[in-house]
Amino acid sequence: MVLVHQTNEGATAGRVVEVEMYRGMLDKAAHSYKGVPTKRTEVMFGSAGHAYVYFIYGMYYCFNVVASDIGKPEAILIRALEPVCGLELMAKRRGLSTADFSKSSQRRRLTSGPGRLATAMGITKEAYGLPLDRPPLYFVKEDHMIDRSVASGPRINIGYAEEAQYFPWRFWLQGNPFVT
DNA sequence: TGATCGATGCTCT
DNA sequence: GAGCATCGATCAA
Repeated sequence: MVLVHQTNEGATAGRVVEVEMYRGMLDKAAHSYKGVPTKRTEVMFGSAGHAYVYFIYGMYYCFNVVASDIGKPEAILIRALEPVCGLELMAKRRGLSTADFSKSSQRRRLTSGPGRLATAMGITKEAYGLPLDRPPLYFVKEDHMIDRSVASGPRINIGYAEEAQYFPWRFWLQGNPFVT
């Protein structure tokens, strides 16, 4: 899927290439593990297809998609995008120069990483709870179905989660250069 | 290329 | 008051 965000600064879009799943009460790494909604996590207890956005490390937002039934607080963290549209606006938001975007090593710095992609796409707490099937923030299918190989492995930076830290619940498009 | 560390403020206990 | 689903600067090699 391609994530699109329309703002008064302009539009940006990126193809999802890496995600992690957080499985609520089954998963010690999930913010919703305890099964009790808080002001931060309440949207995860609602219906699928809405945005769960949280602020982390005092500086960054992370963008998730609520992914299960009402009362089942599961979500998908989007960890990396491949930039599709609005690269100049992404660079501006990220404080990067567009001078050297012929190199993929420079383009990677736009949207490879959950904090980076939220900044590049202009996603903040204002997007909390938005439905993701309509503007301004929404997913669309790719124009062409492309045969892709999906790899999986442990999630990143959840060492506190005991046995759950080893669950292979991170997924990425094998070989895609925008994966973290 | 990889390891280490500081920034920075919200969230929950 | 402690910890955090991160990132970028810096240093060593």
